[in-house]
Amino acid sequence: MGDLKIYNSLTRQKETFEPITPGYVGMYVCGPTVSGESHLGHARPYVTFDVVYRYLSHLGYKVRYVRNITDAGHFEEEGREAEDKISSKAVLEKLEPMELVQKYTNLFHWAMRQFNNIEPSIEPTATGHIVEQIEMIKKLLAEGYAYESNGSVYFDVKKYASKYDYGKLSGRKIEDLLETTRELEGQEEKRDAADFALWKAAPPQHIMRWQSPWGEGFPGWHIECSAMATKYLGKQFDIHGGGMDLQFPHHESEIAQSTICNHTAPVKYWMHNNMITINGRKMGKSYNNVIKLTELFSGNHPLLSQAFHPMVVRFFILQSQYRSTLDFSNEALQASEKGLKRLFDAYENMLKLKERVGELTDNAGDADLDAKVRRLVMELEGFINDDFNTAKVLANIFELVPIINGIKDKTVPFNALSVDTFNLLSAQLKLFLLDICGLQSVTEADNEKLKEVMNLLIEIRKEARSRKDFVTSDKIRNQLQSIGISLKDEKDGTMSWSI
RNA sequence: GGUCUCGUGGCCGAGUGGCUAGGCAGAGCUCUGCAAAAGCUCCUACAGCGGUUCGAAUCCGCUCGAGACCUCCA
Repeated sequence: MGDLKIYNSLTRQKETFEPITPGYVGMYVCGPTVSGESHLGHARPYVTFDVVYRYLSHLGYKVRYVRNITDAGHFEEEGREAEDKISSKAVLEKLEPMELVQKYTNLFHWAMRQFNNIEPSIEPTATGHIVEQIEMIKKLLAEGYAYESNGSVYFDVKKYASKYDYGKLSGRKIEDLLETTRELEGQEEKRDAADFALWKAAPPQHIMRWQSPWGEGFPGWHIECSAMATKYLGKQFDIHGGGMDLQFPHHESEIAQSTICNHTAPVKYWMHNNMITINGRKMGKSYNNVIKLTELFSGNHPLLSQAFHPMVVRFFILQSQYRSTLDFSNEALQASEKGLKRLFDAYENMLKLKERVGELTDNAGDADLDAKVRRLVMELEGFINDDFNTAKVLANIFELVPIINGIKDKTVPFNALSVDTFNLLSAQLKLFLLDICGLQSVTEADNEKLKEVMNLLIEIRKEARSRKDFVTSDKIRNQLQSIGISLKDEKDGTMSWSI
């Protein structure tokens, strides 16, 4: 068994994964901001790190997977006007931020289930950790790396940079950062433009606010992740994941805060997934080109030619390497839809063959084919170990498809494979397809009554065909097709169907 | 403007020095009452120009093009 190699954004190279505490892995992934609906772009990190979680668990590590819910900040919802926040209205008329947060958290969880993502071990909320964040800010003040200004607290980047490498993660030079001037609100409160907020004093109309030693306010943009990661994973933990767009300033700032508070760099392996693009451009709020997950699953969006099943989207994501951009298009999703179906048809064929495994012996009837199957299967582990290259894993499995289908169609004799090889094949396909990649068949043909009705129709059709009554047999098949059920005549005279 | 990344066949997308990635689409064939599916075969690309090398999609340089980050952003 080879070693797992992970591309570490911090060192810009692939490194052999060695957990800080043998047998255990701490992993933190930046979760959603629940002020709105998740879109296709958000799906990528959650699917990517779900596979990371699944694989590390498979390797036998006890993984604590922490993914936060950002539910603190400046919250508004479209359609509910800003005036709602003003206190002259009755309580039930006003925008209640927690109501919003609850709504979008529920929707997020629903989407994660659609993707077959395993839920994290801990899913901490920012609002539930205000105390921890305040404590951390106090510590930063005590260490002399933060300062208060008009009820807000800022991190002193210049001071930090004089001793530590601010910009190491994102490849930035501190001089450039200090030169870059930005026209932002509250800039004059900062000693330096590069400083970032740890605590912000809340203006009167701000709806989310907490009492702090510096007055009423709310936490800054980066502190929640540092506080919660430290609390649940310790001062040093193994993996921190998130989108590439978070590398700077979010993750860079996390490193700075944690380093000062905990007197050690927080993360051993930084992992960043690349963006999903649309027409070559990043999908994002500011570009106005997002496709929400609810729209994607329903097909209800002007850019969509049809609805796409969540499993198709998962498969689409896993067909690329997570560090490459992935370009959305209807054609690309349709290709994934067909590919996924072909893959799972073959997988189900393999399961049927498994029932006949008793026919096999220790001898392979076709040594070359047997060797090819073994090679394709044995290579899978190396691919997943190479920085989670699910694209290569799936490509190899696709090469196994014609072999499995050939056996099923009897153009290849079953006993071409030895019993060992077949068992290896079936075990590894289940492991990689279902357990590690987390894929499932799209067909939901598990309704018992429907099955019985279909069996009845198949019986009638078989009778009609035996009488050469093709009018009746075609009618059954064509009408089923029109309601979305495909009936196929197999080579051995049986019929199969799929939705 | 600064920093960085990328440019692969009709589309998506692996791949970092030598061997057909893979998927989808397309063409032909086989099977079949027909259809669908499946199997077999074909389509063999690496932005351009130089350079390094026995050999480059892969390394170096330049040119062109696209994008990301520098601001909330997966």
